[in-house]
Amino acid sequence: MNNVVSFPSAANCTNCRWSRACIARDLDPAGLAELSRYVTHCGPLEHGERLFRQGDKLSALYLLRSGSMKTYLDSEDGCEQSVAFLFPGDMLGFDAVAIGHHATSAVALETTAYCAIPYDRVIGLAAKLPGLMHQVMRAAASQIMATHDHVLQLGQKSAPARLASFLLDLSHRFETRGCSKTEFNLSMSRQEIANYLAVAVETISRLFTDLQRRGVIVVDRRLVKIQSLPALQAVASDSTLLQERSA
Amino acid sequence: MNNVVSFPSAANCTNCRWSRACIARDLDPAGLAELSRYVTHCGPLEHGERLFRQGDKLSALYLLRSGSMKTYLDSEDGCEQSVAFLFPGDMLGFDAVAIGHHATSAVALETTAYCAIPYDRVIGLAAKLPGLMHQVMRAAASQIMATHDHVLQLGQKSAPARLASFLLDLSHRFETRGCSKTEFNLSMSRQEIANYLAVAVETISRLFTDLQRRGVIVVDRRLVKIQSLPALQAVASDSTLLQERSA
DNA sequence: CGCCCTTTTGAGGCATTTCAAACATTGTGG
DNA sequence: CCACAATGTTTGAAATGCCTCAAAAGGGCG
Repeated sequence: MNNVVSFPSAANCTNCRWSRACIARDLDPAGLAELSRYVTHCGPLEHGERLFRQGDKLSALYLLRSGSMKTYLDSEDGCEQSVAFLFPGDMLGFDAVAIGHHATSAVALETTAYCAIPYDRVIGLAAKLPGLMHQVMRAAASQIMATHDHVLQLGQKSAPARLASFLLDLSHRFETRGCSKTEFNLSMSRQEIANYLAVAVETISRLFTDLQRRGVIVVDRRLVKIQSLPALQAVASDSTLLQERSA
Repeated sequence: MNNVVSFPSAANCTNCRWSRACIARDLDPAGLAELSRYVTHCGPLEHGERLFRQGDKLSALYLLRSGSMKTYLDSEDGCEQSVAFLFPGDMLGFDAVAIGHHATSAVALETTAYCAIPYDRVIGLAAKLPGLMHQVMRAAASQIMATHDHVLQLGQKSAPARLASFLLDLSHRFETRGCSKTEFNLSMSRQEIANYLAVAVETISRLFTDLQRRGVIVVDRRLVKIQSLPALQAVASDSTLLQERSA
């Protein structure tokens, strides 16, 4: 019922209980000690505080230790599009590597702690520690996969299927982190879910009501209980709308 | 008028006229020679031939030398979603780094040549050649940015704005490659454009007609001439539909 | 020339949006 | 501790952009 994952501040990576869940996972004790010299464990960000903004110069890569964040894009014409929700263990800021400036903004959804590794150190260390380089690349590749999946949701799925997929994604990510996969708190508002899924807030609200009415989930404000994972999966893959748009 | 970019097969990277446009761009002659020992210049793929398929084991990273490809996702329920169109200089296959298997399929849109670098060699070389590592990471980060932009298109823009943005993106990419930014051939069908933009083929057809009728572009089968870049940009950023879905 | 596939055009339908308003929740200052 | 404001959520009704269905028109190719 409590999906708050905590990554308490550690004196260094060697002692961090989460060093096996982040990009340090392949490192031997020596490597961990080496990495540890450059990692800063950063104090809590409060709800609404930003870790970086679109356009900021790249200075470090970040790893969430506790809490949650979202990243979003500001388009020229002033509208926003959320591109990801991040949970403990997730890496942030990599997209800035392309041009040296952040292409997204990152904001805390709740009280959030994180680690920072100066980017030039990452580069230097990666050359010495192939395991680190590989994990950074894996994290980057995972992000590509996740964003591809987001495109698939927006491109091929109906609004109900999008919300169901979203809940299943959260479920899976909480399970991976040792939390319940059937009962968790949403750290984002309906508005934020709506934006991420590219539907109107009202639609999200109606869909939550529908899912509850159909006995698939129980929702109380931000607490979600999945009553039937298979039923939710059925909604998520409902191809009602998406017939032949294949190329 | 001719947007066919050719990257002729070179005996090695040292002689390749495109080595400054790919991930080798930072390498000195010694590094280039080193890289060259592991790069395979691969012969043409014909229209419809696949470079790799979703699920294939990761064996190499690829760089396009000529022609064009698209990558797409197959969802469980049998529908496809194109996630990218690739042109000479673009890297393919990186998403497979996450799990060791390709998460997308890549198919040639026309006769296409490419280079292959065995992935384990990339890892080994990157440790020795920081410039190479950095460029691989930059390419990965660029892919993340491009996919984020795709999400923004699908999430916030109307069908006309999506098509206009798509044409502007192509325009920009051709310009970067030394081709005309106002006149080029589409290497993909209407169906493939429709799938990428997540609209119906009929809509794409209607939109092409409309844009032509309004004097913004001239279309003849797959040949596109942009008559007014500013007008196209105006269509691309038309926020008619996308008012308040911000979070 | 005739078949096949892609593209185009038209008409009607529907999922989702937009607009409008009630309702609940959280935070704040007196 | 309670009103009040501000924000977030829910519900209803009408509007609409895009899709679906149907069919004609336009190349490409043997």
